[in-house]
Amino acid sequence: MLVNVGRFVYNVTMKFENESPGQLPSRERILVAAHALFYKEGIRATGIDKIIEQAPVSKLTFYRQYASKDDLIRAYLDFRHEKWISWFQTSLEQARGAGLLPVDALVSTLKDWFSSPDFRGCAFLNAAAELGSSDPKILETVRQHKQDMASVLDKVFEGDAVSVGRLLALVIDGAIVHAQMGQPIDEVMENFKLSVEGILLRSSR
Amino acid sequence: MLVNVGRFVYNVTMKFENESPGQLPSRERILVAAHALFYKEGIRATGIDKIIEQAPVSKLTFYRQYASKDDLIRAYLDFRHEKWISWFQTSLEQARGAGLLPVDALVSTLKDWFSSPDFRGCAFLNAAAELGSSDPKILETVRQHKQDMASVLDKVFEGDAVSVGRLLALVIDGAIVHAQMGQPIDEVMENFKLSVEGILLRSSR
DNA sequence: CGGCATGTAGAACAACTTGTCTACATGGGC
DNA sequence: GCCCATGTAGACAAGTTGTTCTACATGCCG
Repeated sequence: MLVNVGRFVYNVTMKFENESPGQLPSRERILVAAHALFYKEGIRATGIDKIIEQAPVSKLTFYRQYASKDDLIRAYLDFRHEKWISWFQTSLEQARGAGLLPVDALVSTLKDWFSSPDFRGCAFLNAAAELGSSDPKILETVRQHKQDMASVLDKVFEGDAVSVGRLLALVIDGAIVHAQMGQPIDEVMENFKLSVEGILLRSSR
Repeated sequence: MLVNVGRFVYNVTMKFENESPGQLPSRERILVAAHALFYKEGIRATGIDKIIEQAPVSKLTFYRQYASKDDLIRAYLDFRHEKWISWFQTSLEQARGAGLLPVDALVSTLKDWFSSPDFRGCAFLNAAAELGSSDPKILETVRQHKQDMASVLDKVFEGDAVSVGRLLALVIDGAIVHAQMGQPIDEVMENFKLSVEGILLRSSR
């Protein structure tokens, strides 16, 4: 399943693809390269030189498009947010459309993500761990991301208790970090499903 | 409440204290300084120079005690593990001894931690986010830490279903990252408690 | 044609990193 | 009295970082 966000195309496992990579304008080629490297290697671990090499783009072009690395980091997080939320919502809707219960749609969506070969956790939680101490504005960005995730969940689970989204977000983030640390995905998904069922049980009393 | 780990003393909020800081041998002064800086500012963001300045210790002394920064990072994680698990267990036992239910003992313990002024999430999850991509051995360390946390939980909740520890670990880690991103602690604790109650409800069927 | 936006390649820079090394001081054990 | 572990202060090498800059090429628009 391919999903469009702006002029980009990506698939259900959050892996990047676009029809004609070489033809993207330089600003967006930089963004795509930065996304791949920031997410895979970490933001601090990724130098400008690696980004311009992979874009590929010259150093001058880079600094004509982004005022600084910080500027690019902000663009990266904005981009990732738009992309991830859109994928998450689409994947949930599609699973629901196929007849799955909300719980199972969520389990299926997350399992797909966790199983993708380049999964390395939540880009926002990672950014908070890497940069949250030096730049508190990052934390606000992360909260906004999770707030939007909770809103998507509220729609999918709207038959249940009000605002179960925030509760689910808590367990989802737990599952994300457990998958990231290399816990067997089947175990994570089993624990996750049991937790969600418990939450729904408890919330509907 | 003060807790002893080796020759160190720390209080319930995980803040460092020891009776005579200036008299610790240099190796342990370095470790204490590294712990404070690595946890607060991040591992990559902390240079050797800052550590030796805060220890305080000369650069030669530092490299006579630790072969490299990587060596110190390993010592930091070992130290943190011992310290944190011991604090966690002691705090839970004490809350249980005061008559609290397992759930409430857990809520109380975590709330204390999250409320401490220098709380910045789980040192191990942060290390995984910062270094997990370049050094997969870190992930093994993180898993071991969470495994030991789950074992402590299994003892406290042993009246309940078998191995509820792994389930609780999932929700705890969700609560940790939510507190770290600056979500209001009362909200986090409320969501956390509801989730745990749901899990116990679901597990005991 | 001329001008200008847009691109490349890469030198240069200042600041910082980890790690090594020299030179010197102190204090306890034999 | 001498040795040696242990300490300090700090210069230094070698590399990386983010950022600026020069010099040059290309192609589109009026």
